Amino acid sequence: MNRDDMPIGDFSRRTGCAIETIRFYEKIGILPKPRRRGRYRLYEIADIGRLVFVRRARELGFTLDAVRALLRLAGAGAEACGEVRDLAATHLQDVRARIADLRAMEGVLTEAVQRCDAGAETACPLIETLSAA
Amino acid sequence: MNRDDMPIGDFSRRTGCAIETIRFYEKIGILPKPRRRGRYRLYEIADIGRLVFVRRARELGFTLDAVRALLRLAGAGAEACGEVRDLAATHLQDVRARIADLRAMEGVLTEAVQRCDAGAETACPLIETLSAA
DNA sequence: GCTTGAGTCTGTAGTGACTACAGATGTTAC
DNA sequence: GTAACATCTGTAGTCACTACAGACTCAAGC
Repeated sequence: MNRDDMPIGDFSRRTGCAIETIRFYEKIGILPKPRRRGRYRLYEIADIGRLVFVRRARELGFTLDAVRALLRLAGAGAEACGEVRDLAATHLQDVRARIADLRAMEGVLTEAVQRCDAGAETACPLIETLSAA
Repeated sequence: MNRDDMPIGDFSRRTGCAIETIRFYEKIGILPKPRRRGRYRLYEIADIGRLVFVRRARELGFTLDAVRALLRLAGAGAEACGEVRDLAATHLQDVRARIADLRAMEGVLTEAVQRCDAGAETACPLIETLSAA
């Protein structure tokens, strides 16, 4: 065991990624199969970068399929930048669409709660909103 | 068969809810089991309201568990309004939190795409963002 | 040597809200 | 009669994990 080898628990703590998730990523090929000492996985310092990359991409809302593509492109060098840009731009559209949906929800909910707090109505404003023809 | 009885296909068209989803709602108790003619489900005009209520609540982002609660409260009359308000307010917080998350993603993605379009960099901006220590 | 506790292993099942079949059965139009 | 369509049940798939169950390994303390 090299000096910078670590078991999965340390790898988990260092990357902020749950142990189960690490094993899950390995199973679906997002992370390569690590070396082993007996039955135990052994990770190196150098492995941290890839997992952190994956977690950051996930935090930006990329799907695991997109993450797979990003990992491939990250290895391909600067000429892959156009493809990365397109992935990001497409995903950005998606994110904006979801924001728009949520803002619409927010508007309706805010209004219903406010009308309820004003308390000037016989029927429940939200129930009315949901029931109205 | 009464004049306003309809098979599931018509019910689906009238409510804009997919047939599979209607059966799914029935299975999990969101919709009551309808009468049957032989093996076929029969819905009435009066059933439309409940399903539309469910779909609207879903469009506002309520979970099916919350929808179940809302349906119960809708039947309970005006004195349930406080409980409805609390459900809505809690959900509203949730929606706002999700908007905040998405806006953070949007910001990072927008910046990366813009930097990419500006084209003044050697390395790919998004890949850099994901890789940076 | 023996126990205790922590860490790790594999494999499976559950989450939410549908969606997509397969394969059978029923009804309607011509 | 037959072709086309509608409906039926039941199961499995989606996504990205998360939560076990039950087995095993290892180091430290007695």
